[in-house]
Amino acid sequence: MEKKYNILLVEDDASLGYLLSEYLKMKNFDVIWEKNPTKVMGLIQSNRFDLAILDVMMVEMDGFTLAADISKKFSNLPFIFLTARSLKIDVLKGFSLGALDYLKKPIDEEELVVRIFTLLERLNKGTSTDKEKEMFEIGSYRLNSSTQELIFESEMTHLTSRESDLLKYLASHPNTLCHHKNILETIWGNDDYFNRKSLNVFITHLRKYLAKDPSLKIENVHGKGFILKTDLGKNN
Amino acid sequence: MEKKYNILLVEDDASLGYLLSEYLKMKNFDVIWEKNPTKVMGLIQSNRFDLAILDVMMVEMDGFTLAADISKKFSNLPFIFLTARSLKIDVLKGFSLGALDYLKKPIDEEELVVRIFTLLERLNKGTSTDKEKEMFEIGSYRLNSSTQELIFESEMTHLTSRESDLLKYLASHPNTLCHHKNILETIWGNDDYFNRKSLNVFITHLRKYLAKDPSLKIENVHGKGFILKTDLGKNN
DNA sequence: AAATAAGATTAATGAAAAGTTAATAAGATG
DNA sequence: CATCTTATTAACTTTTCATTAATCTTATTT
Repeated sequence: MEKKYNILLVEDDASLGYLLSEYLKMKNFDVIWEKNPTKVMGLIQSNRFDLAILDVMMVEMDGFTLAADISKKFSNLPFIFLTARSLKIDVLKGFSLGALDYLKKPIDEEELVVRIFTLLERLNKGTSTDKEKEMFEIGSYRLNSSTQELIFESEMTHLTSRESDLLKYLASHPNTLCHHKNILETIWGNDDYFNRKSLNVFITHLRKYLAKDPSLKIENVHGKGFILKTDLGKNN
Repeated sequence: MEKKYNILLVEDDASLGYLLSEYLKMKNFDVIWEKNPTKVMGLIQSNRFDLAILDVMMVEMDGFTLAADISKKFSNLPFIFLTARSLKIDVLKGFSLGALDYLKKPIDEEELVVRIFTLLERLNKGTSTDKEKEMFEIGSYRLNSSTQELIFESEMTHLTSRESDLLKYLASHPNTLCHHKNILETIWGNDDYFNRKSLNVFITHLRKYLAKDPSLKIENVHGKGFILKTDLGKNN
């Protein structure tokens, strides 16, 4: 159940507009295709969009002026340009207006979708609850955090929930200091004296599990937290 | 005073590499151009970059595998691809690896600069205000104030919290007199006789750590405080 | 130059933090 | 109910690190 993004496509060319909007719908976007650029502001007023795709060359209205209007009134609506003109000056103008991308025709629909999708995912990273990764590569180990299995070569070890959660936490921030405060608050729910003791016990567990790969190390930063180091010995 | 971005350009083609790196430098980016992709991981380890630009087709190593390595070990380093191949499958692969953009040759340098710049500005929008700087360049040393590591030519030393805090303080005011009053109040919390003694001890520690770079010196101004001099020989 | 204060350096101390192993308690499973 | 699993707590050792002390060196003042 992935999130459905709402896209506003402003394109006065009938065939390209049809092609793109159908393709985007096929790819699970909610698309509103508007042929008339003068009606766009009203549309934005009454709908919620995640992204606007604007053609630069339209008969009724210039895509650039439309973009300027949009960013003036709805500054939080991201937009990208689509254009047949690949004049350099236009590209620069497009970006200076605040466009997140500037695509030249002929458009490859598949590429368009990928660009749009990664763009939106990136924009939403902070806000939405980012979907949880479940497989982690940790040196020569692999952790499946949903089955709580830690795999090394052909050996498989079953981790307890705490072990798995902790390793997952560390593995999603490799080579970065993880403050015990944060670890405890996310995994244990709160940070007190006893949970810290508990954390230490599990760090010991994990160190034992990870001992087979000498390039891995869980380091402690006194009074701060722990770091899962994954690249020891390669460059020092 | 605008922020200067550090860019890593990985390009094994001599003429294109030269052209791009010079152009980017002209546009006020700090550029390190690396011809050999196998050396890139080491470079990243010992330098701080805001963005990596990777050529896809290189003789020694595929840009895609390089990107995979980078995002595995340095997941917070954003990267974009540069390529002569405009195969659709490559574009998709590029984005699926986490690239922020995918540019096809022939590259228009001006467009490249605009894309890079808007990208970096967007990335830094969230972080710049509230997040503290954590990497510091101190002569030929680099301090990671978060992991409390001091790096000198692939040698790594662990600093204690006080050492790291103090060095960070001095490094954020290089070649400037830091009054002990201010140092003590920010790091120790208050300025008394004993904390001053303590400060002296830590200054000694730092001097020992920094001894390997003769261009660095922590000088004392009698009765006032300390100065971290980073450009000895320039004025004396 | 003598006296005094400030700084530098090295070492000693002690408290807090981390590491480890084992015991206990609480839940689940059969 | 007996057993197994798992997280927590306990008991204990080791390590880490800021502080303090002790001693020596360098400035500043008179």
